[in-house]
Amino acid sequence: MISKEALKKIFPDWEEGLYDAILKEAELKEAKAGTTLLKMGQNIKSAMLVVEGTVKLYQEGEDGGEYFMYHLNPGEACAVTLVCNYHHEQSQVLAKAVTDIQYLAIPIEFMEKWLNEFKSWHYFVIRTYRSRYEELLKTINETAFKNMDERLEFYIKRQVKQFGNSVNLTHQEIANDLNTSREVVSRLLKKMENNGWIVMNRNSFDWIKQ
Amino acid sequence: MISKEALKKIFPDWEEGLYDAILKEAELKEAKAGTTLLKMGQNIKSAMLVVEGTVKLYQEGEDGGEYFMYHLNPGEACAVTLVCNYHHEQSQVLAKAVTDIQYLAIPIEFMEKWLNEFKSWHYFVIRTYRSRYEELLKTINETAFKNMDERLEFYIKRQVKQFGNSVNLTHQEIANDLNTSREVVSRLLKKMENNGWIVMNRNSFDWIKQ
DNA sequence: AATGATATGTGATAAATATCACCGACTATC
DNA sequence: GATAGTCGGTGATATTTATCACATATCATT
Repeated sequence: MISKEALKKIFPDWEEGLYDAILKEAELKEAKAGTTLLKMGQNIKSAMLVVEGTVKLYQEGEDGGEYFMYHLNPGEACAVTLVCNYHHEQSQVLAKAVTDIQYLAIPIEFMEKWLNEFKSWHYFVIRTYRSRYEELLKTINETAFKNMDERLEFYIKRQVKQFGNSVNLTHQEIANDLNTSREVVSRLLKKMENNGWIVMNRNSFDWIKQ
Repeated sequence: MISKEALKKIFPDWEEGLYDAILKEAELKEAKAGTTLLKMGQNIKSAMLVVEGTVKLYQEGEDGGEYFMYHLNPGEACAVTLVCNYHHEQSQVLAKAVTDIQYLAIPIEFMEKWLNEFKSWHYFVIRTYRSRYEELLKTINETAFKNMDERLEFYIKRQVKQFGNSVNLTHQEIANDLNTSREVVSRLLKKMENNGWIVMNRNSFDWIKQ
C-alpha cells in the first residue's frame, strides 16, 4: 500500500481521518499502459483516484467509435465513479490507461459515508465535478464549432501539455480519438508540417509551433 | 419574496436552516422569455436557482455561434454559477430564459459559507454538478458521433419532453441552437414530414412519431 | 537481404453540410 | 386589401469530411 506521506503529497489538504480511511479501505491497483479501466455501461463498483500515470477519458458511440474528452492526472479522480446514491450506477464513459498507472479503488459504499464524515472529501468531490465539467465544456466547444484542422490542433496542444513536444501517437490513434479517419489526420498533419508547425517521424512527430 | 412552503415544494429535502438562509439572503428575480441571463465571459456575481419556467444553457463559439446543451427546470440550478472558491470566476456558458421565469439569485459569498453550514446544500451542489455533467456527456455523444438528421431528432425529442408535442420554434431558431443553417434544418424537417414523423405549420410543428 | 507487418501518402470519388440566390407564402399592420 | 416583414422551399454550387483503392516507406524478424 501507499504511504500516508505519499498520499498527502498527491492529495493535499485532506483531513487526517480521510487519509486513514483511504489507507484502510482503498485498494492500490496497477494497470499497464493501454488497459481499459472502465467501459461504457459497466456497473461502477469503486471510485477511481489516480495516483501515478495518466488516464484518458472517452465517450463511446453506439457504433463503437471513441471520442477523447480529457486526461486524468495524479491527484485527480474520475467524476463518474464518485457515485453518491445508488448501487447500480452504470458508467457513461470509457477510461483507458495511457501510461502504466497506479490508482486507488474505493468501494462505492464509502462514497456516501465519507460525504457525511469528511468535509474535505465533500470538497474534493465538488472540485472534481467542477473541473471535469469545465473540461467537457471545452470539448463541446471544439466539437460543435470547429473544423477538423482546428480540432486536431487543439488535440495536439493538449497532448503536448501532458507529455511534452514529442507526440508519440500514430495517425490512426489520433484519428480514433477524434472519431475521424486516418487519411484525414495524415493530410492535416502534412499541412501542419508544410506550415512549419510540426516535424514528422514514424510513430511520432514534434510540435515546434510557438 | 417566495414563501417557505413554496420553496420546500420546489427544493425538497433541505435543512430548515437552509430555507431560512435562502429566504434571508437570496433575491427572487424575474425575467421575460428570451432574456439573456448569463453571457460567456461575464463575471459571476450570484448563483442562479430556477423557481419557475425554463432556462436554456448554451455554449458560445468565438464567432458568436450558439450551441444548445440542456434545459434547466424549476428546482434545478445553473452549475457554473455554484462557484465555491474565488470571486472572479467567469461564466463559461450562455443562459437564456425560454419562458418567463422566476429565479433565486444568491450572492456568491454565501456559496462557501453554506457549504460549511448546510449538509443539504452540499448535496444539492453535488447533485447539480452530477446531473449537468451527465447532460453534457449526452450532448457530446450526439455532437461527436451523429449526423445532423439524428442530432435534429434528438433535439426535437428533448424539446417535446420539455414542452409537449407541439414544437413552437422556427427553423431558424432550431438552426441557431444546433449551430447549422436554416436551409439544412428546413430540408431535414421536410424529410421528417415525408416520413410522417411531424406535421408542419408556420412557426411550429407537431411531433407525431411514436 | 528477404519477408511480412505496420505506418504513411495520395488520388479519386462519395456523402454531408454550408452557402448563395431567389422565390413564394403567410402575417401583421396600417 | 396593399404593403412590408418574416418564414419556409428549393436549386445550384462550394466546402468539408468520409471512404475506397493502392502505392510507398519504414521497421522487426529471420
